[in-house]
Amino acid sequence: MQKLNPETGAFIERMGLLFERIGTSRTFGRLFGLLLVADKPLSLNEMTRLLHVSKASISTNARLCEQIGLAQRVSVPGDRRTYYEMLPGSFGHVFEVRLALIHEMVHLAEEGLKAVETDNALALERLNEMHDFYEFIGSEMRAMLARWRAQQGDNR
Amino acid sequence: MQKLNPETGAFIERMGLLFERIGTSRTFGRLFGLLLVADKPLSLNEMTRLLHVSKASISTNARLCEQIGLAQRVSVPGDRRTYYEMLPGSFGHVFEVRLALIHEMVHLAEEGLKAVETDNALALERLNEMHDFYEFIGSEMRAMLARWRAQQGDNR
DNA sequence: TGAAACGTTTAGTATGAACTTAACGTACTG
DNA sequence: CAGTACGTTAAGTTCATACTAAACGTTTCA
Repeated sequence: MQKLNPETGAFIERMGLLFERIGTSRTFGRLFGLLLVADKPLSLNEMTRLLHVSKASISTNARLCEQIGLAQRVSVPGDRRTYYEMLPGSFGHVFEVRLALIHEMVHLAEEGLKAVETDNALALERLNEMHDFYEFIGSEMRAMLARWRAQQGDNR
Repeated sequence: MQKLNPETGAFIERMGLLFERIGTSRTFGRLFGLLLVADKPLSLNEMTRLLHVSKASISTNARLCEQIGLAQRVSVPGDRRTYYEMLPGSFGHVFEVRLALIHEMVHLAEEGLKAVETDNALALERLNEMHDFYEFIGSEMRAMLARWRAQQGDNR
């Protein structure tokens, strides 16, 4: 991993753009992409060099990756540097963040049902649709994730 | 809908914050929330008054709602104003936007598999996980949405 | 025909997020 | 003990996004 080939560089940029659209920073997405295609754990300086981003930004985003559970730190005896490595199951983690939002939607619909005037039939109908939709989607997604994980577990 | 009661106002604010987290603007979320709890189609001026947002911003965001398929315009004979009303099935539409992202993830994983060096076993493994995960999730989510819609259709 | 109402467009502004630079603390090394 | 490497923190800057204000074109009505 001395240098990225152009195709890999393009992949990383697209990861940046895509992650930006789902609410993270572009740099975070690029970093995640880099860790994804790395052939070994990477140090901050390596990531800085490969992504052309300041060390401070890499440090912040790498720690963020770790906190969310997308990557782990790797240490080497006799080496002061900290290496980062992507964890398996990261995509499930990313997905869980969305699940939490779905759950908030359910909750918010309930708040809405309490808030509107009782004679506002239109609003009640829409809020009920909102509630039922996100409850349905949420529970189905949770089950889906569990199925995926069970299946992954079997393949090891 | 002369004035919003405090609870409804709070609901709308929470919608704004939640939508902000899923990538839209806060005002867009608030507007969607307002249309959700409205007891009748609302004109631009009404929305401006209720949300304390400039007419220009309302105009832009309302049109955006319409384009995405979350709301429709309503016209009244002998009235030059344009009214907006939330459409049923909006939540499914919002959900479809996420589905498109999932599909892009699958595509991007394929790009990644072509990009990395063939001897980079770690990357290949991760990219395969990414591909399989999003393909699984994507097809399941599509099926889930279809089930929801079929069930909704039955209830009319 | 002049004024008012309505929605849109445009130009300017403000705000916040995320980056870089630089300083810092610590720990290792010659 | 001086010098260097490393990661983090803090201050300052940049940039994009989304807002407001104002002007505009159109339509309606007195």
